[in-house]
Amino acid sequence: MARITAATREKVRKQLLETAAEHFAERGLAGAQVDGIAVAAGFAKGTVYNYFASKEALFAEVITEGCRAAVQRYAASRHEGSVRECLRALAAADVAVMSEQESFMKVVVREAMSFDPRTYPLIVEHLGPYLEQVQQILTRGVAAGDVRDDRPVSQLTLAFVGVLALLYVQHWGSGGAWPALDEVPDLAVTLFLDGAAARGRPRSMGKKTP
Amino acid sequence: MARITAATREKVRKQLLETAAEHFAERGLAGAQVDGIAVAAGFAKGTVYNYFASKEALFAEVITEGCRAAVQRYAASRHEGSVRECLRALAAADVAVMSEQESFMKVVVREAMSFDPRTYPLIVEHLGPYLEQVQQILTRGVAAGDVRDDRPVSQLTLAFVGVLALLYVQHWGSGGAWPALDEVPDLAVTLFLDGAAARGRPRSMGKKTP
Amino acid sequence: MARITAATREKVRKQLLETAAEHFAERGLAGAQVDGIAVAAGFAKGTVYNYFASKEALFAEVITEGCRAAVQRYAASRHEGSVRECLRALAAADVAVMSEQESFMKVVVREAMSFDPRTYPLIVEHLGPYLEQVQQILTRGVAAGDVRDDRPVSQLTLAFVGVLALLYVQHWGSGGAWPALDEVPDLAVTLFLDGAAARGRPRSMGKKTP
Amino acid sequence: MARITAATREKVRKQLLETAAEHFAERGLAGAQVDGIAVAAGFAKGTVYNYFASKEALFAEVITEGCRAAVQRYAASRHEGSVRECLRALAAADVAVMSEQESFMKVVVREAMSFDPRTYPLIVEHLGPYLEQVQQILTRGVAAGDVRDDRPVSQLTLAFVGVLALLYVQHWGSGGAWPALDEVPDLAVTLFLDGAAARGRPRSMGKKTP
DNA sequence: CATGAATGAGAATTCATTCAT
DNA sequence: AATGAATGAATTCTCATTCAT
Repeated sequence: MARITAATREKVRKQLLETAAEHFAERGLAGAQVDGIAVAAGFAKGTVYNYFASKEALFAEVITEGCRAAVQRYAASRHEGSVRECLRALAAADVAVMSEQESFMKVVVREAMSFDPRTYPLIVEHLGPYLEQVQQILTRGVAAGDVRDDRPVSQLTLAFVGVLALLYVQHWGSGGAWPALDEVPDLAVTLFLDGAAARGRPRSMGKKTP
Repeated sequence: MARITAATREKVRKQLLETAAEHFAERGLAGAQVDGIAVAAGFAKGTVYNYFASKEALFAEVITEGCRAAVQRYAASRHEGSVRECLRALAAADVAVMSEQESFMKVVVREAMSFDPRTYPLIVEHLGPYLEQVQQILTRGVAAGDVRDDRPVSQLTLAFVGVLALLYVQHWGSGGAWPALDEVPDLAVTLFLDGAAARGRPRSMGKKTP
Repeated sequence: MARITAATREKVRKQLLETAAEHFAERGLAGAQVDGIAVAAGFAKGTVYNYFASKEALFAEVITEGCRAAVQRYAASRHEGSVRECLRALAAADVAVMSEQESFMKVVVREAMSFDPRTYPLIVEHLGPYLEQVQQILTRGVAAGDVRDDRPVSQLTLAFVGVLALLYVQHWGSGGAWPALDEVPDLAVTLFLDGAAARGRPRSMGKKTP
Repeated sequence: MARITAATREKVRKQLLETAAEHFAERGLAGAQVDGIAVAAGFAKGTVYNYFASKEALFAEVITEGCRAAVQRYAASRHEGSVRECLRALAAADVAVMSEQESFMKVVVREAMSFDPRTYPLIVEHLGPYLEQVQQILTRGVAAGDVRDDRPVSQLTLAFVGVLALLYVQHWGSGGAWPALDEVPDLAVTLFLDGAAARGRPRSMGKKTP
């Protein structure tokens, strides 16, 4: 079975990565099994090792690959309009990536919480470009007076990304019940920008006045 | 012979649980090793099995134990005053628990993201009382007109808990740089209730008007 | 099965080493199997790893252990009398070691011919003390006029050790037929000192004269 | 299609054998890898199987091939003159073979020490003609009174061949330092015929008498 | 013929669990 | 109760061999 085209080889690689992502998302690095991934992908164990040096190398490539597509999407999302519009567009791009590569995102989100020194740097590295875009948007928002200026933009950036991740987690945790993926962009923006306090009221620190 | 007192037994048990929490927090259920936990706790492998039926049972007890203290704290936090005050008090109680049992919380947060059918139910079960308290506070807030009523309270509840977890994750991920633990209660409440939009302005959907 | 005495532990270790030596002697490092060694020694696979870090570590210890006993024997052999007597005594000591730990010696001899950079240095290191003794004897022999002085002593040393190894190899290769182990000391000394030329005759380069 | 000439086929075959010899010499049968051999020879793994039925068959052919050239050389070496001259000529022929096919010889010598029932017979078979020639020479020597007659000729034969092998091993083991290949024929003959005792002296068993 | 992807039997190694001491 | 040696099922990884291209 030699002499396959580069395209075929790439297809097998994708297939393995895809399946690996599902397994890592479900069970983590330590919990997933190479054999299980291989069989689920329709190959024999050995084939995995023809494409990836080790289980850990495969894991690293899942992270890398999962981030690559995401970053591309983000770069393509529109940068114009109000802060609200821009954030919504970015969130929408993010959700679009999610729909296509849910497993990859799950792995990323899951590992982002493990702080494992072997995987955390990978994630930070690949998340960088995304964070930068958010930060640019928010910086413009502060300048325009649309975003509160009593917090460093870097912190607001982390908050927005975090809110997004949070909604995904709740989506997964509820078995998709709430929030649905298409609600996520609006929810993220509202939650982030407006908060939960009642609209049109002063955000009072104390009792309601009569 | 060699009958140890109940107090001694309890001390050993605590020690094992504490160490186990650290290891599970660091590496997850599958990644942690019984031997590693035992040795780090200052005992031999076999001793773990004198106190816990299996690695998974130990894990379950870590979760249970980690939640028990938390729930007690929550119950003790004050229920009076404005929504803002109540949420802040609850968050403060939560942070106090965190300071005392960081590892247990890490395990809970980490596993909450894994949705493993063996551990997820445990977490949901133990988180229940906490969620209920948040929900009561928010329900009162809606009634009082302090909390927006265009979203189900259950969703807002999840959002608040999520924001709190989010801040912890960022605390851990930044190596404690930001946010510091004592900032967390205020941050959580502000982020949740007020959002990031500039204060005193209409939360307009469109362009700024001249 | 804990709390065994140090003596028991040492006994198990010896048993494993002994069996490992047999397997390595028979099949080499690459050809031997940990499982085979363990079972032949009467233990389960895992037990080997309780005593040795890896197959290669086990191999290295076989070499080390095999040389240790040999060196002790050599040190105890007598140093007095003629060169011939001394060499014979040393060879006899060597043969005695052989009888007791044939497998260890086989491994050493076998690996000495493989020049593997991972094992060769081990052998050279452990053979060192032996070579030194031979060299001392031969140096005295040269001084006494009993050993030819037209060759560096270091070369003669290697030659003697080599002749001994050679006889072992032929012993093994012939299935013990020739030479028998108890012939080896005399054979080695005669072959080394006297050579195969007829005694009492000139070592003529040409035809016999009438 | 793609029918290659017999000459090309033979060239590829030689190339594979040569490379295989190097690998087997370095790592033994079990330690060498088909893929490593193929790639080192400039071919793909599969090609090896177009020329040899299996790794073991390849090994057998290396032995066979290594011996074939040697035997041819021996047959061509001169049979006349004194025992000393004849042995020297034979040793010189052997060294000539060594220079040309060092790896093949290494494999033969290395495997000769392993007594593996799968390879040992091969070696004995191919060494046979060589041993026979040595034996003829020594038999003539005994008859002529040049070789000691107190040992069976068969044993002396093994001793001579062994001494030669021994010198090779020391040549390889010293990284070529000593002995150099061109010293080997003389060394082998001297060591074998004359031994290490001082010349012109009685090979006394005891102390020198005044 | 040459290739090298796919295969899967097999070997090394890990580790949760048991249990004699 | 504490221990840690023994165990062997489970897992990772290797590599000889096959065979479609």
